[in-house]
Amino acid sequence: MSRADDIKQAATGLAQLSLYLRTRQWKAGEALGLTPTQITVLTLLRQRGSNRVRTLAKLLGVSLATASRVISVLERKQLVRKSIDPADGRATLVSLTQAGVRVVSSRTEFPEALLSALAGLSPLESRALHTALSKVILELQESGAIEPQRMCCTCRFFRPYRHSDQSRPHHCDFVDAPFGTASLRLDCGDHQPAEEAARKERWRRFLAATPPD
Amino acid sequence: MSRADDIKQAATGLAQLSLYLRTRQWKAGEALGLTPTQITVLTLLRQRGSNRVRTLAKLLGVSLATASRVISVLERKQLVRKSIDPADGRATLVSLTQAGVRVVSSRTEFPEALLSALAGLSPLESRALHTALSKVILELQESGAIEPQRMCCTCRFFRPYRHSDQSRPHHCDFVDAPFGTASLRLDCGDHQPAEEAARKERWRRFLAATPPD
DNA sequence: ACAATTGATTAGTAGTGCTAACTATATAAA
DNA sequence: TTTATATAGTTAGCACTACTAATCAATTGT
Repeated sequence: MSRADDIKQAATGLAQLSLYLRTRQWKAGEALGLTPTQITVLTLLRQRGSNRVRTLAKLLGVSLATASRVISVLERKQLVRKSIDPADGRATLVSLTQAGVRVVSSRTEFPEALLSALAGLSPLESRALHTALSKVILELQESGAIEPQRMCCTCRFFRPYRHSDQSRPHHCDFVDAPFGTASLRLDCGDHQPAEEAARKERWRRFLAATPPD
Repeated sequence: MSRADDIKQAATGLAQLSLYLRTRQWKAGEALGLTPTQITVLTLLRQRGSNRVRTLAKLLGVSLATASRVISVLERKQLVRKSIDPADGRATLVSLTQAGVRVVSSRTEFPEALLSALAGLSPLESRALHTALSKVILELQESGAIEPQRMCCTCRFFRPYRHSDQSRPHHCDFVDAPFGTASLRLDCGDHQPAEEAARKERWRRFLAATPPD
């Protein structure tokens, strides 16, 4: 009925899924003797390579002290390795060991049940979900609520609505190819942040446009 | 591009939001001296009234032992009260105290940043998000991945696509009124589970139909 | 009536959050 | 160039959350 009510329903849904994903991570980690936080660190390292403790703390959304401890535990388990950052003697670079790579590769990133539930959506619906989530995450990022993610919308290679082809309106300068709204990545390995002004501009344009479907 | 890729993007988005919601709950609880799990228990009790320890454990997605401990902590903080279930002498009913009601009422259920990000979506988009989340949650429920939620789709009062009015095709026998897909609740206080067969039937019909917009 | 089941609690262990106190660079200012 | 200040990370102490296993009490089935 009311708009506010509709928004609250969506938030409720997100909260329910959030709870599910968290408990799922516990079950998944059980066999490996890993907690959700540990799994998240390993996953981040696989996706992003070596990182400073501070960076990981921000991505995890925890204090530096907590991240430091989690990493110590992982180091004890021989899943990560620490080294001094050559660029700054104070900083520590964390990276996966062979065993760490093996562990993180052995598990599927998302629970099977979630993937098959998502697969149950029509292509139109999953695209709509994807778009809506992208916009929400983008807003949260711009308002400073979450750390900048490596999504297309904030990437310097991203050129939104560059082509007239309705099915593939965007362009990625990195792979130099047009692509559709459905293929917008939320976490791209080739991401390079665009500068403030350009990002704002693209963000505005992206948010304003309703994706053609 | 590929369908599987599209699904993975959506899952990535959900995971990012899940992390955000979790860390948000930590910050929110800090002022009150409450952890995310404690907050969740209090919220569940407000939404659903007295509940057994076991029920809360299932809704939280943790073991009975963990739930028992969390409730003990809340009892020590005088936010909940325990009593013996008259229907079964072994069972414990947990309910909010006055102080508990006060605490849970004092905080907004969802972070402001999330609500305003959701408000940034167009009505069409937020409806699409809501629908997609409903379907995903419904699938997860039916596959046994999550505890049954109190959503319209599984309620005995729910009559999907009963009316020809495109904007309000469904009917709720409880309030005896037609309503639209945008108003489908994911957690309704008046929910009463429908019996197996009827639920399956409605579920099938709901999943098959693409919402009119 | 006795065994099996079920609801809940407790104890033990590992790990996660936090803040505060600390060490060790690195950068800026006097 | 010597302080001063900021930044990166660690450690310790506290409360709490996960888990399993062991226990107790009430209930149900045969």
